[in-house]
Amino acid sequence: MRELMAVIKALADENRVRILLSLHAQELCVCQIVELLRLAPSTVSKHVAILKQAGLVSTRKEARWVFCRLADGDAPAAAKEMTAVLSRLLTDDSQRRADTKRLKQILKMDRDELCRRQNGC
Amino acid sequence: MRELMAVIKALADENRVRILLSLHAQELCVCQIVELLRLAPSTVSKHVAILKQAGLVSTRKEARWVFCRLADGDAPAAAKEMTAVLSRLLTDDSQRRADTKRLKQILKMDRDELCRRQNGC
DNA sequence: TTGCCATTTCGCCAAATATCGAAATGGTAT
DNA sequence: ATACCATTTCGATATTTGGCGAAATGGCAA
Repeated sequence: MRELMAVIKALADENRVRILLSLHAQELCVCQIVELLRLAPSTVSKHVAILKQAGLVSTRKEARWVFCRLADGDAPAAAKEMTAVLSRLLTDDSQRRADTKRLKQILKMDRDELCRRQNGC
Repeated sequence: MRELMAVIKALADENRVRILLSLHAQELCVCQIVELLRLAPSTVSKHVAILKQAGLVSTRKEARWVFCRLADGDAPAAAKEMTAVLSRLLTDDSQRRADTKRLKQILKMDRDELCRRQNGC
């Protein structure tokens, strides 16, 4: 129960659901998620931490960046199950489609440029 | 998305999840749920309203009582899907078992007596 | 070592939420 | 009609949560 509640609470925020969905196609670094959601880096960092805590997402460091991806095999059953259900229920969601489209643009941008802009302002 | 978020938020509270699970075997009147969760009637009423709003639960009036049951056929897809997943993931949950057991006792009690006690104190 | 810089942590604020008790509601039964 | 009484609504309060900016962190690269 405790475990499942952590998963549900992690998903009880639209921005975190958007993060989860955007990770279906490929992994993303934090600065790319910042760009997608247009939130402060510290805010996104917290959201990712909550998703990680719930076992929905895992991360790896590469150079200066932290990359996020959907949790794999050893994720708790609740996390895997809910990830699958969410993706299924939101297959044709307009917000999801918009995010997917915007993500294509973001992935074309230079990550250095992206980070500089986020830090610079 | 809006619809799904309503469902997830409705489930992002352990007491509401317990209500949902307890309705799998049979319908319950509000005073029986009050007894199960040991919360104030007004609090339970609000929880039920939230579950109803999300399409997870529906209610009917009979005499002085309001009976709650799981939403049926015309419930939104997200609600049906999540109800099924929750039940599956929590099949062997200890809290759920404890609630099921206690519920057996509560169902044996006289509803008039139950309500009198809840109102009387 | 030293500096750089993406990310995280911290401290704060505003908004949302869970809970309660008191008062309102509305259907039953007298 | 009237009174009763389970439930709901309302108002208040305490806790949690989402958000930001500033400062800390920690890994690369010079």
